[in-house]
Amino acid sequence: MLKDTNFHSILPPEFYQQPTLVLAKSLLGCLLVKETSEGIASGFIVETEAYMGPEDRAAHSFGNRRTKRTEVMFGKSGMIYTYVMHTHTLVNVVSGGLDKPEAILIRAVEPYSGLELMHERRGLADFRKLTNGPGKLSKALGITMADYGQPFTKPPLYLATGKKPEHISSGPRIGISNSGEAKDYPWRFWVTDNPFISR
DNA sequence: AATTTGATGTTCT
DNA sequence: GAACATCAAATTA
Repeated sequence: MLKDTNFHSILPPEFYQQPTLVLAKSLLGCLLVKETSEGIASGFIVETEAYMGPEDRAAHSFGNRRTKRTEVMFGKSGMIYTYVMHTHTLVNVVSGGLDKPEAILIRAVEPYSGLELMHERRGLADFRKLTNGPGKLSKALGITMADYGQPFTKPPLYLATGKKPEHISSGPRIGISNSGEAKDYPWRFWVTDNPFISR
C-alpha cells in the first residue's frame, strides 16, 4: 500500500519534459484526480505502459500516422489523450514533446478518495477490483472523451504529487498480441507487489 | 457510404 | 480459457 502524504500539489508542466520511458516510471505513485459535479475521485497510479510513436507497431501513431484521433499525441507533453475501445474509455498522458507522438497509458490506479463515487459508478462492492484496469479506472473516476485534448495541469482532470514507490517492475505490455515484435518490448511498468495491478 | 477493427471487461464453461 | 458485447475512428471504395 502507498502511504498517504496528506498533501498533493499539481504537477508542473516541466514534469512532462522527461523522456517517455523515464516519465512512465515517474508517473507511478502520482495522484490522478478527477473533479465532477458529483464530487472528487482520485487514485495513485500503480501501472503504466509506454507507446513509442513511429517505432512502435502497437502505438496508434505508428509510422507517424496522424489523424483526428492521434492529433493530440503530436502536440505538447502533458496533454490528455482519451480513446474509446469497445464500450470503454482509456486514458493516456501525451509525452515526447512537439512532433514526437508518444504517450503513456495509465493501466491501473489505487483508489484514494471518492470511494463512494467509484462504487456507485462501477456498481461493485470489491474495491480492489474498482480500478485495476484501464477501462475500469476511467469509469470509476468519471473520465470521458470530454477530457480529450485538455492539459493534465488543471481541473477537472489533473495529476498531483503522491508517494514515490519503493520498487518498480517492468515487463511486456498487455493486449497487443498482433503487433509483431513490438509485443515483447518491456515497456509496461508497475509498482512491485501492489495489489491493484491488472491481470 | 460501407466495412473493418480493436491499447477491454464481464460472463459463462 | 473462450465467447461476446458494442461503437467510434480508420480504412477502403
